[in-house]
Amino acid sequence: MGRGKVELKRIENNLNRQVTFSKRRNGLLKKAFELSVLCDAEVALIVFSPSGKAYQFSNNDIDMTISRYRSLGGLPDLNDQDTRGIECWRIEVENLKKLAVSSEARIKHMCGDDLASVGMREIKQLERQMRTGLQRIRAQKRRLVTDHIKMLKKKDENSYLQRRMQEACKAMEAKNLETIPHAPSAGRFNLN
Amino acid sequence: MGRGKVELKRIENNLNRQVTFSKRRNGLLKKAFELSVLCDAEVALIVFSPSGKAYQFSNNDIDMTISRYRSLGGLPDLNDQDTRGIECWRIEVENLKKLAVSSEARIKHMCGDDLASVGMREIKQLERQMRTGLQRIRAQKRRLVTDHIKMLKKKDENSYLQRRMQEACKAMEAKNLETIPHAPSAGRFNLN
DNA sequence: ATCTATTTATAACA
DNA sequence: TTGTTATAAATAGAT
Repeated sequence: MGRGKVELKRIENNLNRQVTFSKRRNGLLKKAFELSVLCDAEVALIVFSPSGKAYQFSNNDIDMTISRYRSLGGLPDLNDQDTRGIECWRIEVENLKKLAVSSEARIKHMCGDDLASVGMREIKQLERQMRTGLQRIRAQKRRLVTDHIKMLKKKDENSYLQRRMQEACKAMEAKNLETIPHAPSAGRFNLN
Repeated sequence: MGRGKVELKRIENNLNRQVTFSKRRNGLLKKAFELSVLCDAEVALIVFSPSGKAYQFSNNDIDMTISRYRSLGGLPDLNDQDTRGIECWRIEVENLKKLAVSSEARIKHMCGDDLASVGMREIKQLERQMRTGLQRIRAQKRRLVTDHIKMLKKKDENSYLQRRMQEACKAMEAKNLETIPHAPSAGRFNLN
């Protein structure tokens, strides 16, 4: 691609080779990235220029991808234990991811989204689940409301009692005003 | 490049994604090869398909290229690098587990379970979600039922047509029985 | 897998 | 290195 066709052999002109390296390296990295995104693939790419400079792309952790490749190829440069441990974790991550995907799908379905792929049997089951779920949720809501009202009543009662008590206090104070003042006045009398 | 521009995100259609993976993987491997030849570069490329199949290109020994990369990365010691990789995974596992727990809780709540810890505001929100979800699910169910009925009608129509045709055939045969037998008798006459 | 209309990548040039 | 442009290559969608 370009002004002229180029044959597949080492470019002898030094400058041209460098320019071509730079451009094609970018192109290759871009395409590796695109593949990883478009197709959900795991890609690891390492390039060394002839002058020894390194370039790299990987969508996941490159070491992880390399060990995954090694574990398949049977070329573990890590000790066996590590490799097995890593492989084991990779599997756990994969399982968790799958679980996450299916949970998300379930939630979406329950919210009424993405139902196109759901068959009759499943949708009936889904409807039943939703019905009972909704019933229970409403029951719980009623319970909460009832509790709330009870609490309010209790509060009300309390404030009623408090009022009664305040009234009682006032009454007592009033009584005190009737009976006690004589003594202090005597006191005042004493002071003057 | 192609009949239509494609946006950089995971291709959702499963078949398309597989086809595109196959094509672009080939393209990527080819370009990696061309770069290595044209520019005398050292290239190592590993690709895992989403289904877990591995593809690889390297002009030199891939393990050599990888160790060269590792040594440049300043982590020639496996120990340190492994530790980081493992730490990274541990974090990913933790996050995924958290996600799984919250998704599970959400689903349980929607099924009406474990509602004790849910407050009034949340339960109202939950009820609203469930109501709309159920509405949508019922709408989709009606759609499915309607489609099914349409299909049955079409089938019925077909079998009606078939019956009509069978009747027509029988009618013709009956007519043949009325008209043809005279000819064979004439033939028999000739043969005798 | 094969075919093309298009989109992309890039060789040559500036 | 960076940008432009004519052209080669890659590939998306259809078959």
